[in-house]
Amino acid sequence: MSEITITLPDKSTRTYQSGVTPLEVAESIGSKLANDTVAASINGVLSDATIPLKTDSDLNLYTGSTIEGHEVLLHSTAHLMAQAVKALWPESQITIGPAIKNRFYYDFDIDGTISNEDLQKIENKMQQIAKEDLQVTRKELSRNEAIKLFKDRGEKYKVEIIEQIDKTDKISAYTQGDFIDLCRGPHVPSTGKIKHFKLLSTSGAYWRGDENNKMLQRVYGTVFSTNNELKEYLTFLEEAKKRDHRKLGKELEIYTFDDEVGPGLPLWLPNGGVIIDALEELAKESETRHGYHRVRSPHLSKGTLYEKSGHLELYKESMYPAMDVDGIEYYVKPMNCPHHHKIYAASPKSYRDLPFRIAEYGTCYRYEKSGQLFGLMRVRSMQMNDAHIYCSKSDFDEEFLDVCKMYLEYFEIFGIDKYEMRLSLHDPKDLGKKYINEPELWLETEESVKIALKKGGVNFTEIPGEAAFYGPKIDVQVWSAIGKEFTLATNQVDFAIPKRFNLTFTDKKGIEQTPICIHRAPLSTHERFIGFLIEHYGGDFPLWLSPTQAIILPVSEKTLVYAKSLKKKFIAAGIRTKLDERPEKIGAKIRQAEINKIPVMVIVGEKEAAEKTVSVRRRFIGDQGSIKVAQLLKTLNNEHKQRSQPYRESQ
RNA sequence: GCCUACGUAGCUCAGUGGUAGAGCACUUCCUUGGUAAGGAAGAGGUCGCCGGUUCAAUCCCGGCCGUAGGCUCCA
Repeated sequence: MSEITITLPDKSTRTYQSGVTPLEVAESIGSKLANDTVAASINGVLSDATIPLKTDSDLNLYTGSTIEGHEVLLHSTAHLMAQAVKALWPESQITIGPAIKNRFYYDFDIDGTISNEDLQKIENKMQQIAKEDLQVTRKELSRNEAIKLFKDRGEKYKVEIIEQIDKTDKISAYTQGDFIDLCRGPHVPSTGKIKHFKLLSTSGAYWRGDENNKMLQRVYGTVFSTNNELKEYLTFLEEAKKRDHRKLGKELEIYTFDDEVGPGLPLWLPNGGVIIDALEELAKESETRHGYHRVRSPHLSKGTLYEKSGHLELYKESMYPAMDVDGIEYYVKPMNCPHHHKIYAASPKSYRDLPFRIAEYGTCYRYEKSGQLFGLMRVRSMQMNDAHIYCSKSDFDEEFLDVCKMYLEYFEIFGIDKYEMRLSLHDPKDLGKKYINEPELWLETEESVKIALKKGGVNFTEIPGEAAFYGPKIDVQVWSAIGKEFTLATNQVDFAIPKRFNLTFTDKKGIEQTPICIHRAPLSTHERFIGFLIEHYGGDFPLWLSPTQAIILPVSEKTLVYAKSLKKKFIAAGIRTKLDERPEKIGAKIRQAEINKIPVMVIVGEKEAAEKTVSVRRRFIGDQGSIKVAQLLKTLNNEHKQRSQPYRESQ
């Protein structure tokens, strides 16, 4: 047998007999490595660790702790779970079971449902199969062999998948014990590699994600290469729940829902009202600086307005049904643009009036499907930080970039750094269906958006097929504490609707032109943005957003008079201040203030009352000692005005 | 909208086929305490709503409403 040279990632080389497997290479390096190896890459191609190496190769061994190895581990655990489910429910059908971020799932077509108690049963079965340490072997099949194999096994979903696989693609199956699954791989060498896993939840999921198809049973689970990593992940999930805006929003009395009002219709409590005011103040300041006019429009409109805009045709089922007023159909507005177009149209425009920028915290109503509702993040009534910019083509780049700049200004103020900017483009296949049928305008607009973004140095990823029906859009994606993805801010280019509304301006040469419209909502809606902020700050708002900025805590009732005079003084100075008058010990008052996440505690005992000072305790910082009242007020006023970031536990 | 689970005091949650309990919060009283819980008493619930089974339902069954985890959708 010939010898081959294996080059490892550190560029060191080793010589082996031809036919050696990556797993054997790992073994020759160390038994610990061999034990932890779940997959390999051979000349850059991710492969099973059991594939024999025939020629000189670059080899990278992946343990379950690497990104690639973890994904393989997740995927193999999905197979293990499917094997367990087949063992427990022989009549069930397997469908698909991929790895997703830190988790895997598998969808089953099964009589009845899988309950939470069943999860334990499945998990036990999985432990048993893992202990058997079954070899996992790959086999490549022809199309016909594959179809026959899965037909014989009665797996009709698998047959359906194979029939749709590209004819030129290789088909492979993985076997472990009596379980065979159609799979591209790679997989762990044997089931014994899978040790530290947990099944997390069950749910329904449509076959192929199509709501017209059968509802399958989905089981989610996770796996890690060490028990510690698994525990860390489970702890992380627990911690995330503590930051959930639904939990914090209730505890901090920011908003509530009431059955009699209706689902998805949030009621803002006084604390939420304070946050809304602060955000609107910020928006007003910044929009004024960027040359916006503020407008107001009603919550209702005749249906003909939405016929003209095209919304009624495309979104009727997610609008509240029409109400009959004097025999005419009216709708509550699902968005502000048509009203704003009418504001533009209220007077003739010349190029001198452009760019015409109008902004409104407009209240919109959308009949979101009941299963969609999610705390404040997905609601049926919302106040959007909306604005529409009408400009000429030649102004477009500058205007578009100015909007992007505004996003970034805001993100800096809020310390938002974990987000993804997505440029959503149209799919030419859907022209005339999902999208307005203007192929050339689409290409032209998308190109100018890309150029503007590149010019402005804005990083983005392109997503085909996700555009708005009237033009491309930039979305800012963020994630909730429990990992749900949301579009926080959006910025859309509209080259079509102004035409439908006959919006025009007279250019320098006296010719009538149609303006381009930019829709933008950098602060999203109050609902979604505040939901996001609650989680982003973990309930610890910066001073300028904090519903209660300072609380006066008298050490005993002996200093209550001084405390009351301070409260008046603080409020007069514009600080949102409360006073804890309960006949409690100072420790208890401090504890309550900490639980309420109040950033500034002003502690006054007899010493402070005599010296006309205050003792300051700041959240996450602690006791700051006594200072003059005027000095504290000055500090707080500055901090408020500058919209400083909050102190964090890490600081 | 679909699948599954859940719904008991303001909050977090026990509990039972014979009309309900804890802790925290709240009110009052005692305590006047110096940087994360002082003590006592009191008040507070048509057990989500409607119907059925039963001598009797908060508990069992059905429907509805709401919430949660997903799926699908998101101008």
